[in-house]
Amino acid sequence: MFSLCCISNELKPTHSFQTMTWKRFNDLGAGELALKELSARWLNNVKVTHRIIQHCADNGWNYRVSSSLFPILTHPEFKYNHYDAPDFEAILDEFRAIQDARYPVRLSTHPSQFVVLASNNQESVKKSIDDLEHHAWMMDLLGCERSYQNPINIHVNCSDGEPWEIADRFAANLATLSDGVRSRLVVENEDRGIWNVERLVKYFYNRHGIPITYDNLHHKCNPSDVGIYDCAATWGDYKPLFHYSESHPDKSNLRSHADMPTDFPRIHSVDHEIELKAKDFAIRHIQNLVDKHSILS
DNA sequence: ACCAGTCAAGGAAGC
DNA sequence: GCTTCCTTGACTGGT
Repeated sequence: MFSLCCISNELKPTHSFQTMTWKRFNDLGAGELALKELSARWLNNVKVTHRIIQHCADNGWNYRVSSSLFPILTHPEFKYNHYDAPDFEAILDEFRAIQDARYPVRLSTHPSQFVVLASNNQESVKKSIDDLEHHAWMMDLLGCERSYQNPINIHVNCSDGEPWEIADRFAANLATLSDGVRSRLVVENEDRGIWNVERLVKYFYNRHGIPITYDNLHHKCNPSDVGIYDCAATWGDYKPLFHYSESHPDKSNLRSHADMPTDFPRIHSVDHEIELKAKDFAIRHIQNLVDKHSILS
C-alpha cells in the first residue's frame, strides 16, 4: 500500500493547514490573544488531519501525519501547555473522533531533520527529545499502536565521531525516552554523508535492534552494497514502511524530488510513502502504472 | 487578488 | 570563524 505524505493536494482548496511563527506569536503579544489565535490554528490542523485520514481511507491509502499540527508548542521558550489552549477540549474531541472511526489507515510520522538524537550539543539533544515525545503524544492521541506498525522515522543527521560512537550515543539517549517513542522509532538512510543503508544496518540494527527505513532515492544518491531486502529484514514481524521517490527530471541535483512518477516500487509485501510533490495525483498515477504493468505481465 | 519576502531549525560545506 | 545552503509551505505585508 501507498502512503500520502502530510498534505493532500486534492483537498487543499478546502482543507489546508495553518501555522504561526514564534515571531508572529510575540508580535501578537505572547499572551491570551496570541494563544487564542494559535489555539484556533491547532484545532483547524487536527480537523484537516481527520479529513485527510478519511480521504486516505476512502482511497485505500496510508498516511504520514504532518509534523506541523501544533506550531510553537515545542518551542523551548513557549510558556504554556497544550491544555492551556482555549480549544483544547475541542481538539481532544477531534482526536477521539479519529480514534473511534477506526480507519484502516496505517499512520506514521517523520520528525524534521533538526531532530539530532546523537548530537554532542546537549541543547540540541533536549530539543530533539522534546520533539520526539511530542510526536509520540500525538500518535497516542490518534490511537496509534506503540509498535513499528506506526513508526516514528528519523535521520541520524550526525557524523561527529566514529559510526559506532554515534550509534551508541543515539541508543543511550533513546533509552531515556518514553515507551511511546522507543516502541516506534526507526532510522532512515541519508542522501549524503556516512549514513547509507550499509552503515545503518551494521551500527543501528545489528548493534541496537533499530529497524531501517529504506529510501530508494537516497540510496541512489548515497549507495552501498546493502539493499532493500536487507532493510526489510530489520522490521521483524512488522510490514516495512519505506520511502519511494524519483529525481526531478529538469534539475541537475539528483536529490530534488519530482512532482510525478515515471516508475513505481517493484518490491511486494512492503508499504511505501510516496514522496512526490504532486501528492495524491502522484499516487493515483503510480497506481495506474502498477495496473498497466500487471495487465501486460 | 496577487506576489515577493519571511520564518524556523542543526549541521555540513565552502570561503 | 564566518556565511550560505539545505527544506518547506503557509503567513505576512505591500502593492
